[in-house]
Amino acid sequence: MRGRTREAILASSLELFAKRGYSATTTEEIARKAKVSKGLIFSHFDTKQDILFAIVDEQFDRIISNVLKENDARPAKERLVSFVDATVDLIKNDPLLARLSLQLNLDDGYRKLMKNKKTKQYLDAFLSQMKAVFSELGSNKPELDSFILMFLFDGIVANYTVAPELFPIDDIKHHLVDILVSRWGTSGD
Amino acid sequence: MRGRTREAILASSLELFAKRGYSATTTEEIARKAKVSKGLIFSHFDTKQDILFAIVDEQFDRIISNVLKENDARPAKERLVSFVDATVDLIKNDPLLARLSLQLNLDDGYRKLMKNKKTKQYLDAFLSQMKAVFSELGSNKPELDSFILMFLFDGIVANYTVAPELFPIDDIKHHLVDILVSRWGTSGD
Amino acid sequence: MRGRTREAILASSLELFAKRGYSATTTEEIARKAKVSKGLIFSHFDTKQDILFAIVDEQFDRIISNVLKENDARPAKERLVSFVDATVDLIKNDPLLARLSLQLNLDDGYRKLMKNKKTKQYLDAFLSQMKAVFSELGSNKPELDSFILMFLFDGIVANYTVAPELFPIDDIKHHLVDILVSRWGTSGD
Amino acid sequence: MRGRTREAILASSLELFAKRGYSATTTEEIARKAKVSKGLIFSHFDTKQDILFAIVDEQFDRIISNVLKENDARPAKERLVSFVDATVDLIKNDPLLARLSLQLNLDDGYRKLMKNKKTKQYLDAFLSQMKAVFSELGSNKPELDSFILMFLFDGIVANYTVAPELFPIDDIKHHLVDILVSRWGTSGD
DNA sequence: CATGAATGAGCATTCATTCAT
DNA sequence: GATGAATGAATGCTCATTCAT
Repeated sequence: MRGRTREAILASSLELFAKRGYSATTTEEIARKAKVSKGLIFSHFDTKQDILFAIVDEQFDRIISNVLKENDARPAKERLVSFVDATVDLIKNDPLLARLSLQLNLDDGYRKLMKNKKTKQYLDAFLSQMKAVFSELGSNKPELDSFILMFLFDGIVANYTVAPELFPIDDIKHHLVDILVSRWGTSGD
Repeated sequence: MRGRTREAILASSLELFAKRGYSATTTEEIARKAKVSKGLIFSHFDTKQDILFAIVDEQFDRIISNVLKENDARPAKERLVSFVDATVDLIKNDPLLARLSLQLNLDDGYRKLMKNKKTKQYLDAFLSQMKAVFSELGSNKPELDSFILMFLFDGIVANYTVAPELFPIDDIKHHLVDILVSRWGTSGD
Repeated sequence: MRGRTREAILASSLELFAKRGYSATTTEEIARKAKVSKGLIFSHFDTKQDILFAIVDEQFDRIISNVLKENDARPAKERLVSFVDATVDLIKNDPLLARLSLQLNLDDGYRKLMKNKKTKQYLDAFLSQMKAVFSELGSNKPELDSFILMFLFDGIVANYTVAPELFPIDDIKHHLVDILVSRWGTSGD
Repeated sequence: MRGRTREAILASSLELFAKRGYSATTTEEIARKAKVSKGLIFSHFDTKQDILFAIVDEQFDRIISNVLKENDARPAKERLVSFVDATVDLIKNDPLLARLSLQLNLDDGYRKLMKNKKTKQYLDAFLSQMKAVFSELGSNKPELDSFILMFLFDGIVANYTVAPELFPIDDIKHHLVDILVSRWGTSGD
C-alpha cells in the first residue's frame, strides 16, 4: 500500500508540476489530486522539493536511458531514423515528463541546482551520439545539425505536450523522418 | 520620471519572470531589482498579474509585429529566408521576452487566461503565412513544414535564451538557412 | 508484557519531558526511545497529556512520600539533618523526576491545571514541617528559614540534575549540613 | 515606530516564553499580545528562534552585567552583601528574564546551542568572584559556598518569579543577608 | 496486542497587497 | 509621488491522534 501511495503522490505531482509549474503547485492540490491527506505527503517526502527530485531522479532516468543506446552497430542513417522515432515516441508516451523537463530547463534556480546532475550528462551523451551520426552521414557541420535536431525535439515538447490535439504527432514524425532521409539519404550507405 | 519607473518595473519583472518563473518571483525582488519601493509598484500596477499582462500586451505586441509582414510581395524563398532571419534575430535581441513567452505557453493556467488574447492570433498568422510560403515553394505538406519550422524556433528559444554561451546562434541561423535553401532551392523560383 | 510496555513508555517520556520539555517532545520520539510503536502508546494512554499526568501522579507520589515523615519523634536537629539528607538523596536518585517537577513548576499552564492537585499539598506539608523544625530550633523567622532551605533544594535541582558532572553533590550536601549544624548546633538540644 | 514594534514583540515574547515555555508559545499568541499582525513579527525576526536569541543576547547582557562588577575594592563582607542585594533586586526587577533564563537552563536542546555563548561565561565569572569573596572571608570550602549561594538564587527564581505573592522577597533578602553576616561576620574585617 | 499508514487541525513562515506618513 | 511598516490569507510542514490490518 505504501508503494501505491507514493506512486499516487508522484503521479499527481508530476501532472501538476508539468501543467502549472512547480512553484504554482501547492501541496494541498497534490494531496487532493492524489486523494491522500496533506500530512501523508510529508511522511513520504521531507519537502515539496524532494518530490520534484524524486520525479527527476527516478523517472527521468528510466525514460531517457531508453533512448540512448551505446554501441549501436547499425548504419548511421538507420540510427538517425530510429533515434527520431524513439524520441518522438518518448514524448508521446510521457508528455508530462517531457513537459516538466523542458520547464525546469527554463528555470535558472533549478538549473543551478542541477549543475552536476545526470540530466546534463544525458544531454551531452545525446549530442555526442548525434554528432557521430551526422559525421558518418557526411555532414560538414555535425554539431550544428545536432543542435538543430535537438531544438526540434524541444519544440515538439513545447507544443505537442501542451496541446496534443493541435498537432498530428505521427504525421509530423514521418514528415521529419522523410526530410532527414531525403537530406542524407544518398550518403552514409 | 513616472515613465522611467514604470519601465524599470517592467524590465525587472521581465527578467525575473523569464529566469525564475512568474510564481517564484516576489514583488519584493522586483522592487529591489528595479530600485523602487514595494509600494510604488502597486501605484503603477494593481496586481502582480497586471505586471505580467502589461509585459505581454505591450512588449509581445511590439516585437512580434516586426516579424509578421503581411503583403510581402517578394518570392517565397526570399520570404522564407527573411522570416528565419527575422525570427532568430528577434530571439537574439529579446531573449527574455522569448523565454518568458515559451514559459507562459507551458503553463496551463496562463493558457486558459490567454484563450482569446492576441498571442494566439499571432501564432495563427505565423502559421498561415508559413503555410503559404511552403505551398508556393511546392511543398505537399505545407502545414507539417510550418509546424516543424515553428518547433525549431521554440527549441532555439528553449536552449539559446537559457545558455547563449553554449550555442553559436549565428552559425546555427546560417546553417538553418542553408538547409532550407538546399531543400527548397530549386523550387519556387 | 503490558506492564513492561507501560513502564517503558513512562520512563522514556519522563526522560524526554525532563530534558527537552513536555511541548518539545513528540510522541514519535517517545515511541522510538521506548522501542514501541506510536500506536501502542495510545492504547495505554489516551493523550500525550495523560502520560505526563501518569508520571506526576504515580512517580511523584512514590518519591515524595519518602521524604515527608509525619510523627517523627527525633529531636529537631536530627530531623533537619535527616531531611536535608533525604532530599538531596532523592535528587541524586531521581534527577529526572526532580528536573521535570521543577520544569512544570515554571509553567503557568501546568500550574493552573495543578491548582488542586497533590503537588501543592506536598509543598505545604514540607513547609509546615520545616517551620516546626526551625521553630523548635529557636528560629525567630522559621518561615523564612523554610523558604530559604526550599530554595536551596530547587537550586540544587536546577543545576545538579542538568550537569551532575559539574557539582560534587555529596560534598555539597555535607557542607550544607555543616552550615546548618553550625548555625543551629547549640540550640534545640 | 519600528523600534516600538520590535520592543513590543520582544516584551510579549519574553512574557510568554517565560510563563508557558518557548515551544508552547505560538507566534499567533505573541502577535496578539504585542498587538501586531503575525506577519509583522517576521519582518523583524527571521524565525521564532531568533526572537529568543534576541532576548537572550540583548536583555541578558544588559541585566547580568549590572551584577558583575570587576575591580570592586570594598571589603569582602560588603561585597558579599551588595552582591546578594543586587542579585535579588535583579530578580525582583526582571522576574520574567530570570524565569526564562532558568527555564532555558533546564532545556538540553537550548544548552547545547549555548555551549559557547555568553551565558556560560557569566556563570563562570559569577562563580569565580564568589569564590574570591568566600576565600577572603576565611572559608575553607569557598567553591562549595559559592555553589550553595548560586543554588539559593536559582531557587528564589524558581519560586518567587512564579508566585511572587507567596514570598515576601524583601524579608527573605534581609534574612539571607542576616544569615550570611552572622556566619561570616567576625571574619574578613 | 501491535503496527505504522493515514488524518487534519495547528504551526511557523511567506508574500501580495494596503495605507499612514 | 514615494516609502516601507503593517496586514492576513495562504503555504509548506508538524504532530497528536485514529484506525485498518
